Amino acid sequence: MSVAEIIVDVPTMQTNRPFEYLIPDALTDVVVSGMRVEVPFGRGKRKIQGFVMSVKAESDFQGKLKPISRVIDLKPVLSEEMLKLSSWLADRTYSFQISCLQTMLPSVMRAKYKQFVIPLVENDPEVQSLMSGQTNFEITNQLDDATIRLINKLRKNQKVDIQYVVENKAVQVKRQAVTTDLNIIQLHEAKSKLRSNAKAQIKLLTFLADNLDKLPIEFNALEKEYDISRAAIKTAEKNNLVRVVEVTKLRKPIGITPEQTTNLALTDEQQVAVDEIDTAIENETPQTFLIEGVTGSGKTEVYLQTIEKALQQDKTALMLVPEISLTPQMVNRVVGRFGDQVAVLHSGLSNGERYDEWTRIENHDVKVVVGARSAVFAPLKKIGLIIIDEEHEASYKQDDNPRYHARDVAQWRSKINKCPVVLGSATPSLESRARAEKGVYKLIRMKKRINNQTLPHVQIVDMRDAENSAVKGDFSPALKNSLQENLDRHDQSIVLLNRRGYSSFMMCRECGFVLKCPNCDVSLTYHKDLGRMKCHYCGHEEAVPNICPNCHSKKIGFYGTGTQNIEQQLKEMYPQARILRMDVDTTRRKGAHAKILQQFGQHKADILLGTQMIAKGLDFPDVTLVGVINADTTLSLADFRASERTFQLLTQVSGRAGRAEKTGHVIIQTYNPDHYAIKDAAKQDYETFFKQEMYLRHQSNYTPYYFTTLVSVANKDEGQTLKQSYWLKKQLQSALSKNAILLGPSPTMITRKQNKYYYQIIVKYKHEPELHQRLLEILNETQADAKKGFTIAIDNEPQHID
DNA sequence: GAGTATTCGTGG
DNA sequence: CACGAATACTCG
Repeated sequence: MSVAEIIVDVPTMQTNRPFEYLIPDALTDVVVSGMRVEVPFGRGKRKIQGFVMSVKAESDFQGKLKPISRVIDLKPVLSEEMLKLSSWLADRTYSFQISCLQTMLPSVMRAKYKQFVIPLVENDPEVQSLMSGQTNFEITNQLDDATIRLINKLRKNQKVDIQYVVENKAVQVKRQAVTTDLNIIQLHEAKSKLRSNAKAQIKLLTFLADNLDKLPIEFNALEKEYDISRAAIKTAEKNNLVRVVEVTKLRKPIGITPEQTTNLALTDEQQVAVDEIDTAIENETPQTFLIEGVTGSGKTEVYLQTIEKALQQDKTALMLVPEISLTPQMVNRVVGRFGDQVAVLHSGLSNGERYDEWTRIENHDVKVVVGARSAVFAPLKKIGLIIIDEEHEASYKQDDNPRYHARDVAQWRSKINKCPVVLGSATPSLESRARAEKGVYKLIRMKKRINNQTLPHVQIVDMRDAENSAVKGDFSPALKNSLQENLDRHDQSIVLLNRRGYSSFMMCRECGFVLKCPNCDVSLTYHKDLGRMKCHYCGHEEAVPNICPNCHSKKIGFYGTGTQNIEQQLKEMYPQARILRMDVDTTRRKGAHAKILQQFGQHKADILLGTQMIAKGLDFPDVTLVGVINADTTLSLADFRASERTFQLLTQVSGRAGRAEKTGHVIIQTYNPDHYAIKDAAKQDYETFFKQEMYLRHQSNYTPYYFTTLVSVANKDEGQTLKQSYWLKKQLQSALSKNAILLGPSPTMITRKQNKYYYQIIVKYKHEPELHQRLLEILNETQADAKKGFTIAIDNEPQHID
């Protein structure tokens, strides 16, 4: 009997290794690597899901092996490439291999576990009272202590047993459909034998004869479109004229297929880019390209034409886009070019739809995948090209375990698939641009906008000026006037509020008391839709107080600038203007995001007001004014990427203005008008910004001059957290050379979240061969404490430090 | 993560 | 000492 090495679905340090299981004779040749199976685990009768990593003839394990209970899949759900990737990913992100395997698959493929009580004896009063007439009793985590005690007691006395069920949530929608085994001659023959009053039967057979190529056809379609009833089908089935079969229908989230488009003419710069990438596709070179192209330089067309090249060579292509710019506009451009060869993976899909798209990719029904971060795990075979658009976006890094960066995964897959990776951005991340400088990536610059569009006129407004600081509210006279002019001209405007954190909070004018969350160290935010105060971190909610809880004065009121507040100000200034607000509150519902953008695109509003999310990749030709209320709120953060993020945001948002014939106007309000991030963004001058920022990163020993690893510690007790952090620092210190820099432990920006205290240590280093091993050891050693509410999180190359 | 073996703590 | 509760240990 052969043996399978299996990673079990138990996310702990001690089980983070393969376990060997016997493959029963009945399953020989059925069990192969990449499959999900059900296995017994532990002393009891517990059953769990596992992934087969490999199959081998013999085991060198001394003890007794248990057999695999059953297979969950008939064919592997993960390829050898993916299995290998999971090992690499687990190692790189310091996470459990099982978590990596799970993140590579649609969430419905995650097993669901259930437990049932089954009675072993009859006529026992206690058993009967528990079961209350039912044949099985599900154990849920809402059961009260008394019931759990009773179950344990009955089990000890062998009066009941517990049954474990591993459920597979991934189900395809099955529909009833009709087909026939008769050929066209037989059908006509059968039809002629029918009595003339059997109208429904005649209709059905006629339809079948005319549409043999469309079979099997769904009941629904027959009923709705051809008015053939279920009863008619059943009668025909009884007479052996047709057969009823079940078809699996894949939910297709792409609603209407847009009109087919063809390649656009390329500018010289675009042509150079396409040629370089094409050569790499053809020669199967795993080279990374960085396209640094100003907004409006036509990067998307370069992507589309290189994808085409990959398809021509019978290869597939993967294109990653930030979630936020995965708009219908964007999707339609790709689907318009490649039709139903495209699968789209985004957060708007239901779990079922996502699974079906995954299935289509797995079945090789599609050749091009467009999606956000997790689409980098799409089960494409023979990848010829991987594109990462807006490569600087922080959302490519997952912010909980496994903390992977899609760019790293893409580059790993590019080596296996022998294909190029294309990173594109108007404002590349410092590390990518620096790698291009060093020749690790191939730099392709696109400096000209297509159609020679002019860059928008950018005006920096110094809010410290007497004129501006005197105003009530958040709008400078310059911005106010420009908005008014735009309204008069019936042009559209965008107003951007930097960072959502600046929402309304409550403060007492008498004693300075700020209403805070009882569980987290943050002030509560007013939510207009709820009419209540709410915490962004734990969801705690409470009523709006009329008097100060501290000094009982009535002078407690709202402070700060939230989108709702700005919207109010806009409404007061321009009562006739139609305003659309886009923030976390108005986009919470699925599809709301796209709907707001669509409305704005159709001129159903004059002003679009929002946070970051409106800055990305949108193309509204009639927007001629962009106003940024507070350009520098991201600058004041302690994060080493603060300048980079501010520069990127301002450059991107300025690119929104005047993309068509009309010249755009951008007004940036700031208290730091001389800051290089703001000045360079106003000039859309990436290169100058890059040089300045590199200089500063060099001075302060940050990325890309140093690698960074962030280790954070959390515990319910602040004293304990500090103690653990210092222990941790000592542990790290002993593994590091003199050249490494250790910062902290210091409290995170929000020290307390959900009643846990957070401290962090930053490691900056160039070459520390022992660090990785030591971090793994630390994770191992602290595993025992994890159950006591003491947790360590390791973030390799963090996107932000807060 | 969960079942089981082991130690701990308390009331008799 | 007996018992249930908290803790440690282990899983193939």
